[in-house]
Amino acid sequence: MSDNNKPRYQQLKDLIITQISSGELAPHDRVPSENELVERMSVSRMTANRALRELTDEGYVERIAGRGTFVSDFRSRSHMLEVHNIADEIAQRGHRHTCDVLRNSRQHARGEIARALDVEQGSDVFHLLLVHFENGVPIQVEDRHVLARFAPGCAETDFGSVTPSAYLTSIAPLQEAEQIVRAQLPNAAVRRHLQMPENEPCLVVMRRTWAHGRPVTFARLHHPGSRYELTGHYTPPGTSKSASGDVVQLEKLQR
Amino acid sequence: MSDNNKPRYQQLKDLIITQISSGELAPHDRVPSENELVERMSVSRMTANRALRELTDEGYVERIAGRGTFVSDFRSRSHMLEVHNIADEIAQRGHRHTCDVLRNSRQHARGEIARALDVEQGSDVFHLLLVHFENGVPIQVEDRHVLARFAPGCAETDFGSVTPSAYLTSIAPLQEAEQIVRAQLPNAAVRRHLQMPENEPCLVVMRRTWAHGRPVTFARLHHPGSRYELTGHYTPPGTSKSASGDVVQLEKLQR
DNA sequence: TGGACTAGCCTGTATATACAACTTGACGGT
DNA sequence: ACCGTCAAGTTGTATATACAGGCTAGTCCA
Repeated sequence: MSDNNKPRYQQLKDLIITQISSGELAPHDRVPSENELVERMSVSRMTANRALRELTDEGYVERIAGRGTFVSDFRSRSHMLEVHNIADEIAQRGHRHTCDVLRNSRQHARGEIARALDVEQGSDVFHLLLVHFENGVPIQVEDRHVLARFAPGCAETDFGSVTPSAYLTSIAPLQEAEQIVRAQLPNAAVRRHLQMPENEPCLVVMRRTWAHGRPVTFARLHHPGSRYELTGHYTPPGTSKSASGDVVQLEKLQR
Repeated sequence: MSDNNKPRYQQLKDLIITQISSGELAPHDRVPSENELVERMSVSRMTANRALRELTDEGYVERIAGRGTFVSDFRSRSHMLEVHNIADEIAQRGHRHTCDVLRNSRQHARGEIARALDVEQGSDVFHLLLVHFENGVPIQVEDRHVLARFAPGCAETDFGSVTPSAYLTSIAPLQEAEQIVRAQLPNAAVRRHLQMPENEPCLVVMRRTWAHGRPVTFARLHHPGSRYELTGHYTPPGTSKSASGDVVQLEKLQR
């Protein structure tokens, strides 16, 4: 992993990323300053500077001249790949978010779920089934499975007030995401939950999210096609000193 | 734009980006080497190195030790935001791509089209209507409008052999993209073109693409929900020396 | 007590220098 | 004619040094 023939700035980056991923360095924690790295790691200040600067570009840390370098908050990093916490999104539109918890139980992973999470059949997972409302109108059915060993206290969490996204980003740094978007007619149960008329299609998002180097959660999100759309925006990096900020942003908007 | 109080490495970057965007530097052209920048721009080599290195990270140029620095090919840059040229995608799956050109005409932009392209009502645009096939099966209806003044030779282009994506990336560096994804039932014409059964939904992608700092093309892409899905993948930057490469990637896969 | 100032740390940038590894082309010997 | 070697140019990395500017805490003075 941390080979000795890799460049020294890369070794520094790997070291710090490892400490962040393992939780040794938590969000808002102070990262060693350039001069501290110079002394403790026996590198020049420019090398330490490059390592920390690239970690800044990549979103791992934030730097404030005169104060120091601090670990980024997961929540501000992962909204890029978490497709915004739906509660935050709704709040951002000035609307009211509510949520019905239809199910929160411990189960054994079977078939598609076990394959998606890359575990053996029968492994312990939590199964969540939620319906999200915007101003009382159903807008998303969230059918989510989470690896049990990475989700302590999942059964005790009240997902009526804390969305699974917020819960997950609070317990682990989300590293990678993969999603598939489909247009599908819903089955009867989903259609009932979303109060959809017959023959209206759903926008279905299936998303796997990685943490600690392995998939930890798999979600199927159903949205009524007439009330929801997915928007994506891409701006190239480096324009106007990365003032535009976000690399990629996926958000759902009400039509 | 290129303020004098900006850092010198940023001034270098802006200068080169401007030359690339204006076409003064075309893909595969050689960019001044670090030592040439040192002489001509009166900076130190480390400053020139930082400018070129960051341009590399941002995808504008590619560097080869021993040879030099070269402008990236738009096509390899824009596939991130162009959602892969559909012909390339199909070819990548080892399948055969064909295309029917239903329409290629010059028109006056009206209503939604004029608003999307940010031009006055009645401005000149090209209107393309194509159906893409994979192994003879219809897989996408492409309904595209392009600003006429940015698309010389559009009317003479044979879009049966060159997809609009390939054509557009060849005439301008695509800088920005915005897309909206919906699940919708198709109208009769689209359903006929895609040979879809009744009540099957479409996955609809509406995409605006920017070049030269303004929207230049607006496309509505209809796909049969039972045959197509959109997959997105996100990997954090900087892991394993950016070996994974792509920042964000959206591609369509056949189910 | 309160406010101004300063010393010390921090990041941000810029320069000069050095060495390693790679590519290309030219030169020269067999 | 062919092959090996070498020189020049290029990127990639690492170091030492320097100055500017932001932030904080403590000190000193009124």
